[in-house]
Amino acid sequence: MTDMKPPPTLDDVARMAGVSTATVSRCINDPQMVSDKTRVRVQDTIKSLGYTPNFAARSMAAKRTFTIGAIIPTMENAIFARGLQAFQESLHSRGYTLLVSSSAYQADAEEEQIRTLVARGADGLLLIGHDRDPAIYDYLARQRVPVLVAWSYDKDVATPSIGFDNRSAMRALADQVIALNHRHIGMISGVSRANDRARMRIAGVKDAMTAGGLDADDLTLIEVPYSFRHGTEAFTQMMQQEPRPSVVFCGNDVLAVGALRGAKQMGLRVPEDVSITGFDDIELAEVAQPELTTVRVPHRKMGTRAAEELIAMIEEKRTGVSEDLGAQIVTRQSVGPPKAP
Amino acid sequence: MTDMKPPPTLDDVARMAGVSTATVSRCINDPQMVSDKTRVRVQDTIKSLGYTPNFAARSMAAKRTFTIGAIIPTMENAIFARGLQAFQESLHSRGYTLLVSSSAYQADAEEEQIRTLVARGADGLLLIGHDRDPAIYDYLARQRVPVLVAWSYDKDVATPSIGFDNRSAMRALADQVIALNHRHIGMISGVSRANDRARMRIAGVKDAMTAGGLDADDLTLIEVPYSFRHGTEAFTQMMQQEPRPSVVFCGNDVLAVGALRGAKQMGLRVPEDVSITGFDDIELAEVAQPELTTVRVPHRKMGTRAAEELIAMIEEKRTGVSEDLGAQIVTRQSVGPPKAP
DNA sequence: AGGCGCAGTGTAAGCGCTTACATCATTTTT
DNA sequence: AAAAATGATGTAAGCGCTTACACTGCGCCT
Repeated sequence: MTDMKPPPTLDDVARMAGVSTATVSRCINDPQMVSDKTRVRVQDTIKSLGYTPNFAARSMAAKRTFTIGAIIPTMENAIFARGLQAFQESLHSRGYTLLVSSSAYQADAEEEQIRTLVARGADGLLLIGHDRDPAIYDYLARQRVPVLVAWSYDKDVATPSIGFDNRSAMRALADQVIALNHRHIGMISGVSRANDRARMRIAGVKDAMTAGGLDADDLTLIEVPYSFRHGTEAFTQMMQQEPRPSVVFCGNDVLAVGALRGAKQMGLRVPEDVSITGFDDIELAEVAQPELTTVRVPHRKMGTRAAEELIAMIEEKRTGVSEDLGAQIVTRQSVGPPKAP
Repeated sequence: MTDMKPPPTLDDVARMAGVSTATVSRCINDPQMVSDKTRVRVQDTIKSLGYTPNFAARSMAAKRTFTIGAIIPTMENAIFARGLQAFQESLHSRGYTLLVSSSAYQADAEEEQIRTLVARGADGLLLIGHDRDPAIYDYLARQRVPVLVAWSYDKDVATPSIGFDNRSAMRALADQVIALNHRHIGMISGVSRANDRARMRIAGVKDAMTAGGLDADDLTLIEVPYSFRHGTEAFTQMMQQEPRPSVVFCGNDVLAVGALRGAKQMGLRVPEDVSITGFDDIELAEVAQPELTTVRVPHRKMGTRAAEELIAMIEEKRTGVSEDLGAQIVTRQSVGPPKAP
């Protein structure tokens, strides 16, 4: 019962197949360099031995890990799931492995995870949004680890980003809603500190207010963590303020569904009594009652393009180029004109 | 601009601090073995050089990675998020890093990820549910990688598991619902192939039917992937069958919320016209309208206990012991007695 | 005073791979 | 037919770390 035989190594395979370790290594990494006969023989012994290359040894010798790290703010909801799935599929098809961790929207946790990922030899990193301590970007540059930012787009920043313009996306939605004649505007935003996406979305609403002849300073704004519960609480609180907003823009769909629940609890009809919007267009937006008017983010495309660009940065050792993938408004049932006073 | 200086190594630190590499290594891994004076000096040089140990080299030499892998079926919804979060927090506090990947409920993808994780030197693995090719368990045993199963509990299986009894949990819920006098029972289950949790939940409903004097073969059963859309579709389809079920048990909360939407679309009131139940008690269950009666799974406790047990298996080189954490019924608004015919 | 134990440190042998370079057997070229 | 190019394989030097073992000098014992 106690066969303490350690896992087979490259050497074992080489010996058993009667070739050198170099040949075995080539069979694995560069098969067309080896003659058919040898290759088949080696592959057979690999299989019969149940050999799996040792990753640490390999990455140490090759100074490459074919691993890419991604740090997302949360796994608690589906916001990043679809994009990440596409990201990982693309990576996989190009021979890379994805390492994911989540920072729970905490800057220090993210920083620690960045260091861990780098120490583990990640060939590149995907980060969400631009906002973070400049020292981190320095560190990454010093370690020569390519970084790409997603879910944001800002052509004026050194770090390349692939995503969309959160500000103008939110602005487009708000333009459309305000055109319905809403005068009292509320917004439930995610915490904007260290979160450029949240900040830009707020700015987008303000832009639209200004453009619509309203005073942006009149925006009733509450910032809360992204969760159903906080959405409900913030909404309830907001509805007790004067003037009571006739539309509440939410920082994302989760907050919006929370707000929807708050409305139901208060006996407010949506959109007759109050309009509510989301952001992201995750599946939830369609399941909610009423269905959410929201901003559709190019989840999968973002993931796919990010993977391509990051790999290019790694393999061609070049600077990444930013790309704006755009976002579009999805009009559903949660928005209507304000109630006549 | 082109300082091609590679990152500093242990050797660099040793040389600069005027000690041997062994001493530097000790300062990092076993500080109390080194005299205060030396330790301080070394730590200063480490800091001034910005040295980070090379993970591959370290794990190669130490034959330990302090890494634990987890493969979950999906990240698309929050089902595994809370438990995994707790798992990772526990690991982190004990100095381990978590590597997560998701298999999209696909056995072959899972198998590939298991091999990847093992090749990466994971010290241990967390897997969801028991069902998988026995060859995988063999492989894992041969590679001497401890494995722990979560989200299931089965004391009769060799692989240790920490979770709850899906069958009796679902049975308890069904007992309670059927006692309300429901005679026509429907169930929307997740795909049960290679998924013991899904199978056990079906069995639980059947157990309750039998106990309640019904014929378990009369269960109207549809199996679909876990998604809102599939829940809605399956529900719609099921409501067109004869006899039309007066209660629909769903394999999880996501399916149940999908079913809820289906009911709304068909103009059916819940629970007056039809009762619907979920499973998992993720936050969504509380946000849904009406709120879902469901089974509360001990998410965080499972994660925490799994981490403790897996680490014990690794560090004490012992077989893990299974543990049933139990689950409880949460009664909310989506269940009522059947409509009088 | 001589011997012992021990704390603190150094020496050096790997860990399992990749890859530059060397070697050898075939082809192809002139 | 000899020379050169080509293809397949082997040799061996690391990659950056950990750790068994060896060594040193000190305080303590008898």
